[in-house]
Amino acid sequence: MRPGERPEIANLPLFREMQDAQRERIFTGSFLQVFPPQLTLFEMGQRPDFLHVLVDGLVELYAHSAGRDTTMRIVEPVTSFILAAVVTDQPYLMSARTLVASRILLVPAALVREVVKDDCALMQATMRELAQAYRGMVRALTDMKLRQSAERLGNLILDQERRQGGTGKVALKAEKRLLASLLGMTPENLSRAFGLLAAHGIEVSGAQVTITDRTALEAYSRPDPVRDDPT
Amino acid sequence: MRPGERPEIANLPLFREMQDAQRERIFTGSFLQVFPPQLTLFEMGQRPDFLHVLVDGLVELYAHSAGRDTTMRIVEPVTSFILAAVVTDQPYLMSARTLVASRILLVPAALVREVVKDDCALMQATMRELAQAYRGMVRALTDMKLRQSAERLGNLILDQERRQGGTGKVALKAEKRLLASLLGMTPENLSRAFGLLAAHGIEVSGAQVTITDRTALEAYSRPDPVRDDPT
DNA sequence: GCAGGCGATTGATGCACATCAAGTGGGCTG
DNA sequence: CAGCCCACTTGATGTGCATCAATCGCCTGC
Repeated sequence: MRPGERPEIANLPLFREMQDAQRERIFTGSFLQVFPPQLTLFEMGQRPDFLHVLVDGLVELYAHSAGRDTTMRIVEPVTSFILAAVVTDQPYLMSARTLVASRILLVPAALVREVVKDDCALMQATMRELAQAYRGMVRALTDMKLRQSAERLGNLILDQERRQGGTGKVALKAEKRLLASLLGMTPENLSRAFGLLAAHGIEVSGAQVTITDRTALEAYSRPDPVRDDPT
Repeated sequence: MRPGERPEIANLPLFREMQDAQRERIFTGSFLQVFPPQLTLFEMGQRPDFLHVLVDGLVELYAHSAGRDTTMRIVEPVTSFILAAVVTDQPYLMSARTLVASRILLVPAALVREVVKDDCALMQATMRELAQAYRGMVRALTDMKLRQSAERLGNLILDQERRQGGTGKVALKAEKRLLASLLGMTPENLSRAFGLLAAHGIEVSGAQVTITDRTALEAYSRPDPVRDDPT
């Protein structure tokens, strides 16, 4: 682990509050590994062997069925993923692959389950994280069921802009084809959706999106005060 | 509370393992209430005041945005719901209404959060329940993104049949219009989807569905061995 | 028993989005 | 610098599903 990274991981909501001794147990039992781009980390159906913490790089979680496949989430550092499969010890529902070269902390699943039992603070953090993840999925599902594609894109842009500091500029972190899959549409239609939003307050240049008229964009995208709240 | 109900609630995965004294705390602080059909229990956006446990009846969780609305889940007894909002103390992302006259145990949200902190077994059960709920949402979202409407219906029938004992018969528990909303389609198209599936091994008569040819139904619906597993 | 109402069905049409098929442009390689 | 590759774009067409509009069937209440 590089200097500075360990405190960063220790400061994750998931590990922040736990006893130092127990955290030590987690860290000594884990190892950091470097993966090349486009490498499959695990496939859906497998029993979870490790809790993953993305330290650096970019990871895609995706699902596939009957020939089709779809991106479920793009994981940015520093974040843990597939916590739910680990605590329930049930098969992954998603597959994962690196998008770029990535450094990932691998915490053996059995160790996680063990330490969670012994450390109430970690258990509480796990509970909170799962609750947040659940709410994230509720948002994603309602988004999918209630909005059409260009609206979804508009809201994603508004959301990203907030997360990236509210400067009116958004940097798309992944290829557009991937973004399309995340939004549940084809790359062709994503392109058209960008074109459509150009008439509603945005400007696109490569992976750089600029919000030129937030009012217009919001009027079109209709963000939900509850569901699309900054929280 | 009627005789027999209290042990049933105490036996829920959520409350089963906790200390008796703490469970007592939960029960004495809660109250059972009867609601008429079609009554709104709470609306999205509100701060969670109670953890709800449906003891008897039927409840719909739904979301709405920009005029449209959609059913997120149909809750059957005996089950708790909106646990995630309660533990995070964040606004409901869904609204709830009774479909029929229902009896619901209301556990003050603050009490839940307090007892969860004091009782590690309850916390663990909460964690597990949230993990399961998260996985359920992952399944729902992939279902929505990867399958078309008649396939979704086919898989729902296969799933329900398993839950209802594998007798080859499925009783639809709610109106078809509601089922349509749950599956993310219109009542008209649900009707057509049933018609389509009639050529693939099912027979429908009112709210009674019979699987006449499971092989054909599975060939059409393509259930996923991972995602649509009995677990 | 009949009238009214509502959910479910069935058909006709329209829209959102996917698919198929060429282009276009930027960046890397030789 | 030329050439190629690949992501992206743009246009033409097809499909799944929604919408609109009757009609049917069932249950309820008078």
